[in-house]
Amino acid sequence: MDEKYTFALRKIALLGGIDDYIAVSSRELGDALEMSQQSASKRILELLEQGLIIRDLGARKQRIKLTASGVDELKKEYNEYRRIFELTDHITLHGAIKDGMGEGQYYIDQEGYRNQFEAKLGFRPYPGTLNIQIDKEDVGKLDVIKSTSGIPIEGFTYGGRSFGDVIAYKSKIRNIECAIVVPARSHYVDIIEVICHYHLRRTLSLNTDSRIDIKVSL
Amino acid sequence: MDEKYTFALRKIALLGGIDDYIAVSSRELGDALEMSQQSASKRILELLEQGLIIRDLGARKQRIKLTASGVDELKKEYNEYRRIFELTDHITLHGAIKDGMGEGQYYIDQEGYRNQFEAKLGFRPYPGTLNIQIDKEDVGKLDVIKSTSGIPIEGFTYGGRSFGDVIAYKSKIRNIECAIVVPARSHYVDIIEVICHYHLRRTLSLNTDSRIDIKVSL
DNA sequence: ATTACTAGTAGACGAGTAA
DNA sequence: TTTACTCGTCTACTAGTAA
Repeated sequence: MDEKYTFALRKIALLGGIDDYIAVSSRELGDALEMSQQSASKRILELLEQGLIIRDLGARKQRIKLTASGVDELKKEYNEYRRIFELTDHITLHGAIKDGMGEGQYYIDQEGYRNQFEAKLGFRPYPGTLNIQIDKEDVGKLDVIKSTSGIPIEGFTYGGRSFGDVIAYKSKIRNIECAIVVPARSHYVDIIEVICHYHLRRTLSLNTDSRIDIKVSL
Repeated sequence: MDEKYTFALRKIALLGGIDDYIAVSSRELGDALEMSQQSASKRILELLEQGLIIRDLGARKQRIKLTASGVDELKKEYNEYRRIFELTDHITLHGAIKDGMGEGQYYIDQEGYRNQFEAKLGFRPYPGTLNIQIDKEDVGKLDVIKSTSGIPIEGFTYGGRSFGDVIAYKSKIRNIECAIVVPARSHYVDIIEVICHYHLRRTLSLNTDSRIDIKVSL
């Protein structure tokens, strides 16, 4: 991905083209990019060709908008900046305790996972997970965490059922060692599952909807 | 500032050249920038000429490091990304209550400020301020807040003393209307002063070092 | 007003090479 | 090995202009 394309995408995003179509003439975009109308027009065609933006070429003025892959390119660059400016050796996520539906417990209880947790994390997890709903403004941090390596936990098959690869990230809640566990191939979620040697809910006297901070090591 | 320079600065920062000198040959930088050794060498000379990096040209390998103005250029771009991805209509700052030294109260008590607070914020502040020490990982958000307009409060002279311009930003702590107040020409600080119609410490039963979140409107 | 073609040009790049 | 010069090429830009 050439830098000039992300530069253009960023300026379009700043003009509001990330949530919605915006009406921007090639001249206006040229002003934003400090280049001529002709070059801006060419840039738009290039972005279109690469599927980074989509366009609605109306009668008077074109309307453009970033595509999902255009937004992804920007996020990549954004995460580089986070790595530069935010990351020391951990990221703090803010959120609230939520009730799980027991599926976390079902997975964690599998010996195929438990043995690896013990070997790679240094503690045998209490059966069941603590579910934290991450604040909307912090969900982006999950991308940054996922862009780091983490501790890979291999999937396995047991009783005709297959359990996929997951990734664990060592974490701390009020100085208690724990880890967050996410599926290796996961979609967007705002609830994370925390495993710990202790029963965190009891140990820390947490209730549903209690506010909580978790420090994820990188 | 041409995009190609911030691109190079960013890659140097990712290699660690933001805190310390790093040993990077022009070939290595060329790899990072996806360009030839020759072009990378030229890019380094250009960055040096613009005062964006400094170099220690050793016998075997050069060592380079971003200058303060190089870091500023990166921060500008970082703040653009924050505006794109983080900002809805508010920023949440996380921090802890600290004891002030009474100087906040002295300023806020000035009628020259109080009248403007009442007119522009819609409440008459309780005498004295609540001091919040912002978490280290959130101090960068203050730059973003300062890059927005805020509510200007004009300075004045009273009793032979001059009181400078300050900027107020409407905020909320647990749904109570308040505002943070910063000097218009301020240096780096990690403690913010909060004014409110109520005595926040009493109303919310806060103690020194209590953890607190404040939502600043943009 | 728009968007976007063609043509001409400045400058960015890499190969070769010196120190 | 380094860094960084010169020089030829090629590409990314703008001006002019059409639709």
